[in-house]
Amino acid sequence: MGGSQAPAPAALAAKVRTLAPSMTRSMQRVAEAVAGDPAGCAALTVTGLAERTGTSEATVVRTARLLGYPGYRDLRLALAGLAAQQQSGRAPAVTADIAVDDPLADVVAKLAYDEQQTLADTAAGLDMAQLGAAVTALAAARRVEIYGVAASGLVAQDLAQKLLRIGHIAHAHSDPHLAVTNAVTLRSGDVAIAITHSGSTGDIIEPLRVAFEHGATTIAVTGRPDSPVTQYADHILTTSTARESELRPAAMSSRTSQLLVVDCLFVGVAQRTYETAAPALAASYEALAHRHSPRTTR
Amino acid sequence: MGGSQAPAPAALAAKVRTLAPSMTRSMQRVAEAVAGDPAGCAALTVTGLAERTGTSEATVVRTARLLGYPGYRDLRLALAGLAAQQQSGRAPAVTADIAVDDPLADVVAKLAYDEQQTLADTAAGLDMAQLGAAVTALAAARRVEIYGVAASGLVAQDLAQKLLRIGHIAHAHSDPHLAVTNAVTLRSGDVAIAITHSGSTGDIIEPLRVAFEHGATTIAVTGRPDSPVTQYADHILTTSTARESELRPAAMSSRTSQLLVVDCLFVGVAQRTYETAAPALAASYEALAHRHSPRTTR
DNA sequence: AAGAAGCCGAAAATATCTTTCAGATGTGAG
DNA sequence: CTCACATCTGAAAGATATTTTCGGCTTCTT
Repeated sequence: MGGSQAPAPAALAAKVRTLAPSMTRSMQRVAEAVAGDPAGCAALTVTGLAERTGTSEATVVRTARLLGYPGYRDLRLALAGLAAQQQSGRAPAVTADIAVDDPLADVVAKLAYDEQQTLADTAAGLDMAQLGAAVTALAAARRVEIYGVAASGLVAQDLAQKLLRIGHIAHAHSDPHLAVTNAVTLRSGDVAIAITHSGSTGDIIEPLRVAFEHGATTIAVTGRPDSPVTQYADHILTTSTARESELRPAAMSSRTSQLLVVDCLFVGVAQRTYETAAPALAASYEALAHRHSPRTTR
Repeated sequence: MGGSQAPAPAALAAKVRTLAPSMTRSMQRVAEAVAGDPAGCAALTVTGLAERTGTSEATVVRTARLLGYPGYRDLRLALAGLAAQQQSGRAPAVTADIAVDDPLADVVAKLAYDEQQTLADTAAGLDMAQLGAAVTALAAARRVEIYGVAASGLVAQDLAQKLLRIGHIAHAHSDPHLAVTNAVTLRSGDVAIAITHSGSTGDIIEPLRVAFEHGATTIAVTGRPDSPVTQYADHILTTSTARESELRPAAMSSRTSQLLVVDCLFVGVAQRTYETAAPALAASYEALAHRHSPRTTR
């Protein structure tokens, strides 16, 4: 990459080395500074770089020309590009656990990276056949009941909210007793969904069992496809399990994973029932509009 | 990594999306051009870019300012950097919208990709200074009240659950009346957090305003850093805004973005209060163990 | 040591960027 | 429907940055 005609972006360091012998003393100083600290030099004006290298503006421009750029302005742009590349190049090693003394920037980077990983894993591990069957059942369901506690309870609510918005009858339950009470009323044509990462949360297994035994179609969203909850599930959707650490409870990645699954269910159902879902979505959007005051700042 | 103070190199596309709504028509044209073709725009002078977008130099400079740069010159440097990164990175860009007739496998892939993108954008756009300040306030808070409705309400609950687990006093409110009632009881040393994507949800602004006026430290988690809610916020945490489509409501990506922010807050607080947080986490884990039956299948 | 060649930087000339200001455009009240 | 207000917009003036010019200076050769 990078010849003498086209001012190469990355090949700059090499070019400096090649051309250094043919440079005069002051030009070498400039070239050296530029090669040594692209980022720093990119922040300087001609005058700034001239001062920094103890030379003059003219010399800086001459150096830029020698390096193959039309002028200093273009050299500076190339320098900025080079700096950005170097910057991004040394980022990938964030696989380490979050430590107590990590600066916030690292925490953000690691969390974001981990959750991205979780998403990729979940998408890769999802069984399309199971997902398709679950969507079919949901699309045709008379009524949908969703069970989940703690973090999974929020995912359950999220799904319920979404299904409600496209005109389906859906409820989330996090009270174990009420959940069982509710499950008793289900029958064939209804759908029950259990969301539990461990798959062995008694409070969630119980209502799903009851729903299953009353003839409802049952779906389990769990990270453990071999766990007790799956005994009573017609369809099993597997969420991914990322390693956890003290400062990064499993709840985080399991939640991300569960939400993706739930989103997939939602979009799938919305597609299958598009005729009714689209207007319902539009209507609910419209209905909420007046709750938002017009922008004031600006 | 960059926030609103230090104009990040990579976060630019995300920033354009975040700020676009608060821009005037002609500024949007400039922002669009810049986000769409960084490499091409980096090669242009102010006048060139003005011509290309059919606007004036003044507008170009104004846009650069709004994006967080001191002037066009610096925006141009950032553009060059971005172009270089894209060059080496080779973004695959599966940005197609979800269609009604997409097979499920595509739905899963697109959703996962979009959410990954949202995470990256959010992380890149987070202002570390604001985040740090928010964490400091939270770590020292006597009590934390979190306001959010609908999808944001779930995020609010998620944060409350997490803070509770590490021994902080935290509550989430989604009932507007109760939220205001609650906000009245806050005073200096307490923290109030408002979570709203639009930043203009009256039901959420109100309690934050009350909390603010009663001397509590207030934090806004919003996708619109120029929205009304920020008037009453001591610290503003910006979530990213992904384009939405009919089958992919904005709620999805804003939720992902909000959750990442909330996770960062949580981990940050856990770090700062490690002495008490660690045992509390362990204890809550222990307390729930008996709720899980031993694995049966397999 | 004298002369020639070419390097170097101050300052002028040019290009680029920024600011100002007045006209254009849209918006809400009456 | 019209007016008054606020905001947006671009032309041109003003400020910076870059490029060029040009003469002094060093260095090498003979």
